[in-house]
Amino acid sequence: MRDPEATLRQHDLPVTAQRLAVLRAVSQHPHATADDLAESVRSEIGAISRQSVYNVLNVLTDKGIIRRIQPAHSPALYEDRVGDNHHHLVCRSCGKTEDVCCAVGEAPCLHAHDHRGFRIDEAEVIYWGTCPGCQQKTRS
Amino acid sequence: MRDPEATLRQHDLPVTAQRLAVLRAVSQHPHATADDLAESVRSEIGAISRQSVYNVLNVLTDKGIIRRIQPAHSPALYEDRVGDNHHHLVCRSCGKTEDVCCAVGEAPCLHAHDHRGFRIDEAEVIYWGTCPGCQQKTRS
DNA sequence: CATTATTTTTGACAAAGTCCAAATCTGGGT
DNA sequence: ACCCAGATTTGGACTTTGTCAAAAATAATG
Repeated sequence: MRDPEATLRQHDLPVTAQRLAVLRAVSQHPHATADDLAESVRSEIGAISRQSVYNVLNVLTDKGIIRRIQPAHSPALYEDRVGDNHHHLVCRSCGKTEDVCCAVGEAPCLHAHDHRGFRIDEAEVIYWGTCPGCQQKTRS
Repeated sequence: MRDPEATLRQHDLPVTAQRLAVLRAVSQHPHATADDLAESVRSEIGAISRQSVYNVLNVLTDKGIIRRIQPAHSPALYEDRVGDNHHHLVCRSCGKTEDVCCAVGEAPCLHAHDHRGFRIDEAEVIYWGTCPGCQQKTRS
C-alpha cells in the first residue's frame, strides 16, 4: 500500500489513527485474521478496541480497498491485493494460506455467465490441500 | 438417496432413527443448514437434540455420504450430491444457493496442480451473484 | 437375551462477530 | 484558531454456530 492516508481520502473516509494502523497492518500481514490485525495494531499505536478493528475492516472491505476471504473452519482473513482476480491455496491441516494466480487466465472463472438467471459478479476459488510442511509431518 | 438404511450399513454405521431421519432430511432439502435439518427431522420423528444433528452430519460428512459447503456469511449447508464435482451459485442478497455443473469440464479446477509444493486435493468454487428474484427487487 | 461399544442427550462452553449507547474525534466553515 | 455537526471509537452485552464432556439410552453381536 503506497499511501494509506491518500487511499482513505480518495474514498471519502475521514482519516483516523485506527484506520491508518489497520490499513498498514493488513498491508504488512497478508491473510491475517481480525485478531492478528488487532494485535499488530496494538503494538504499533498502543491500543484499539475489538469493535473498531471490525468497523475499519468492514468499511475498507465495503469500499473495495481490501479484500476479505473466508475459508471454511477459519475466521475471515484480509488482504491488500485487490482487483487482480487471484485465488487462494489453503492447507487443510495448518491453515497456511497462499495466493495463486488465476489458473485459467484472466477473470476466467466468470465464464459460468449468468447461469439460471443469476447475475454473477465473482467466482471465488479455494484450492484445498496439504502444505509442504504438513506433508512431512503426516508422512511419518 | 435410494436407501438410507443400506447406505449406513455399507459404511459400518449403526442404524439409528436419528441418522435415518437426518439423511432423509438432507436428501429432501438440499442446501439446508443444520438448524433447518433439525426442524425438518423434528417434524418427522418428533425430537432430536441439536448435538445429535451435528454428530450425524459430521459422521456422514466424514464418511463422504453427504457434502458440507460453507459459503461466507452463512452457516454450513449440506447436500446429498457427492462425487460429481459440481459447484455452487450463491445469491449475495438472499443466500439462495444452486448447483452448477463444473464450468470448465471434468475436475478441471484441480489444474492448479501442486502449486508451491502443496498437494492439492480439491478446488472449491463459489459463484457469487444476484438471483433473479433479488434483481427485480433491486431494480426499482 | 445379556454384553459392550456406540449414540444420544443435556448443559456448559468457545469463537467470531454484531448491536447499541455514550464518549470522542475529524473535517469544514467562520 | 475555534466550533459544530456528523462520523468514529469504545465498552459491554448479546447472538450465532458449533464443540466438549459426562451420563443415560440404544444397537449389534454372540
